[in-house]
Amino acid sequence: MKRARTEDAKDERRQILLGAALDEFFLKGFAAARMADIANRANLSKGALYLYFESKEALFEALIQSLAVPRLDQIEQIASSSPSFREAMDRLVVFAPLMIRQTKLPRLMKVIIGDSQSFPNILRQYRDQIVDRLLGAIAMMLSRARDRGEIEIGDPGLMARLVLAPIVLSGLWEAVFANEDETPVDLDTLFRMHADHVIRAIGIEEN
Amino acid sequence: MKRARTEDAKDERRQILLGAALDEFFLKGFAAARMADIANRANLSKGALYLYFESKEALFEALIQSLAVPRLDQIEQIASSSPSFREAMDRLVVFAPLMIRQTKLPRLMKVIIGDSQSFPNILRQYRDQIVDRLLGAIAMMLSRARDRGEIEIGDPGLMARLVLAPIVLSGLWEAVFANEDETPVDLDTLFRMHADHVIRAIGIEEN
Amino acid sequence: MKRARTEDAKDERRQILLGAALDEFFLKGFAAARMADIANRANLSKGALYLYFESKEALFEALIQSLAVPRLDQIEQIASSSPSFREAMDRLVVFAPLMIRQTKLPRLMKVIIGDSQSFPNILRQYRDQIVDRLLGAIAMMLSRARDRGEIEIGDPGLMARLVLAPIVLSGLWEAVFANEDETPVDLDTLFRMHADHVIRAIGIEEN
Amino acid sequence: MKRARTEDAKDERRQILLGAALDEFFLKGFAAARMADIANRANLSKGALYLYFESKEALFEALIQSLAVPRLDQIEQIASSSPSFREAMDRLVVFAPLMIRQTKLPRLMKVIIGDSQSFPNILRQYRDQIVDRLLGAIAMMLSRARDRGEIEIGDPGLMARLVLAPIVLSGLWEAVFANEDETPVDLDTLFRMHADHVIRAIGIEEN
DNA sequence: TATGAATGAGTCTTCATTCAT
DNA sequence: GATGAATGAAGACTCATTCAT
Repeated sequence: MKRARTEDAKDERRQILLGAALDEFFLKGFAAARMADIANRANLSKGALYLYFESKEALFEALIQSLAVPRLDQIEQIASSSPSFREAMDRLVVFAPLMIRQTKLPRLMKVIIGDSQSFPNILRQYRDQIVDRLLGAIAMMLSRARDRGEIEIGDPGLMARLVLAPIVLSGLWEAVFANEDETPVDLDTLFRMHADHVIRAIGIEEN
Repeated sequence: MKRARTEDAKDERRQILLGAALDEFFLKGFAAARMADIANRANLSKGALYLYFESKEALFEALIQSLAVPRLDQIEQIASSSPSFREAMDRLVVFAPLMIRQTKLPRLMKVIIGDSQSFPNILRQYRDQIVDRLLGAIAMMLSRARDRGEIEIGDPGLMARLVLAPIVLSGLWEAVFANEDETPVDLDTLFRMHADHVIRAIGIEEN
Repeated sequence: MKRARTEDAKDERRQILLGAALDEFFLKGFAAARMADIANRANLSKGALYLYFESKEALFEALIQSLAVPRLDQIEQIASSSPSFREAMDRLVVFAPLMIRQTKLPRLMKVIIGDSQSFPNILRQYRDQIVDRLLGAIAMMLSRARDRGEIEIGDPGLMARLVLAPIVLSGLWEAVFANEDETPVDLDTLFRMHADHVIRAIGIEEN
Repeated sequence: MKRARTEDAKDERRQILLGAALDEFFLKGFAAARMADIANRANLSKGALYLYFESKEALFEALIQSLAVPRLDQIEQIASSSPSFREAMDRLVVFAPLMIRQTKLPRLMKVIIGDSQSFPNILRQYRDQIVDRLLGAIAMMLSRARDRGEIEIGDPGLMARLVLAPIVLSGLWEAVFANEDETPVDLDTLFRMHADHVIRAIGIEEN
């Protein structure tokens, strides 16, 4: 492999390594994934991998950081900037399939569920920085809609879970069962149905 | 350890080992779990464990078989025997918290998500015997309710996913985040809300 | 298994166990042979085996003692009692195929060659009690034939090796290659040739 | 240990490992030999051994290949290129002691006899590539000598066995009893006697 | 920086031996 | 005496990590 001399070249190599790491962790799980395979997948040697990450665990932590955070912004954006509840739900269910099918988030989710029990600090941090933030954004969106008289709900925190559940679970489904060779779930229709139901269930009819 | 001479005593020991195995697989994941720890947890020696299961993988497979199947009957029971859709939903959301809090299903789910990628045959079998059966039971219940004019829905297969999503995801949540020391999610209220929403969203008003 | 109460019954069981042991040691070698398999082959339990032999090594030692010694008498008999060299050779080459094909000596020989390196005391004892005695008997026979003017030879000890070599090696061949599925070596013809050659080579023509 | 970077250095290390393996297999037998001891004997770590041979069995197979084949050429050379039967025998019995005392063939022979029962494929291959080839070379030599009218024999295949028996058995003797501290067998004299006897037994007197 | 050979701790699995029944 | 469940020491093999080149 050519040498990465500039900072940029090194950052790029880090990204490639993180991608390779996700692939292997997703495929085999943290414990069963081999550093050599990760390096290979990134066209690097084992030794070089250690120039970029000082241990397997450090690589795992960096992976979670790097992939989870970016996408969250877009969701918070949707939740906070939409003019109406209906609009927010519409945008959410349009955005969700992209997130599931085009990003690595589902794979990351699978990895975290499978392996984080062994890394309490990673788990807590993921919980704080990703999960709670996500639930919080949706809950906030729901609160504001309620305040605007658009919907009628109980605890917004619980409601947020009901709103997100089909989306999150579909992502996981995708990650776990995707390679099984059958007709994939029609996420667009599924989430469209979900949005409609939510709106019908908690939306207040305007005459 | 006292010796298990009768077939019954051996079956009991097998059950204890399966429990210990679930605990360790849940805590560490398949690859990182140690056979010695599983044996210890069951107050047995490493060697004795191999009298009951011929390999780590065989133990894993036996675990999934033994724990997943039984509970399913109760859900199929609820889905098929309830006189009305409303009744079925009510029973489902009352039963769900018990299943999540009192059984090992959530832990098993976490283990399967985390480790089955490495065992395609186990994954397929779990998919066929558990997941599809569960989705099928709910879809069937929905179909019949639609035929009875109680609800108005699109594809029952997709609707089944929407019905189950909060329950399944809550189970997973419990498994992944449970030991975090904070106020637990109020599953009874959450599922009650969910059932109400579903009924309001797809139920047909009778005058 | 029924209990062996009398001394005779116990001796018989010991013999059965020794036979089973030879089979397993021959098939797998000392280290790879399993006590459980030996016991099974004798229709006994592992535990019972230890009632008769206190360890694997003790079983091995007993095996060598029990099987090697008896047959030797017959050869010494032939060597010492034959009226003439020619007669002795004739008897030897008639007896040898039986010994190879009908006794367990070849198997024992294979076991000793393969495993005795680890048991110096067994090796030495086998060397002293069996090998040297056998070579000595033949050498003595040769010496006497020389003294009687029947043959003309150099060192009888070396000559004894030349006389025995084809027989011993054929035994080993049988043990090592016997299960290979092809036309077996015609031992009778082979040894007949051997005897003729020896007689022609060292016998003194009587006019 | 210094690192073997070049292909040559690696080949050399492989040779060293094969030597170490033969020593240990010879001493303890295949099953009882420890990979760690083999590695140690070669001044390498356990792990490094597996860089060169992927398993104990692979090491065993490589060992047999590497040591048995080369020496055979010389014997075939002797058998095929000698101008007369007498000359061939002379060369054979001069060469044989060297092969026994200076090469590792006797040790290899002992290992194969002791352990090949467990490796049928190795046994067959050894049989085909070494044993049969060797017997065939001698038989061919005998056939040609007979055709030239130098000797009078029955089946050359059987005669080949008689010719080789003392040599092979002496090799084995060396391997099995060599470390016993006594006057070694005088192989030169023994084989000289053997050659003389054979020539006298089957050679045709020319007037 | 990059490589991959070397290390050795760690884990699954086997099996001689013991001992409760 | 007989059984076979239980034990735990031992050994093959793996792989994260180091480091000479």
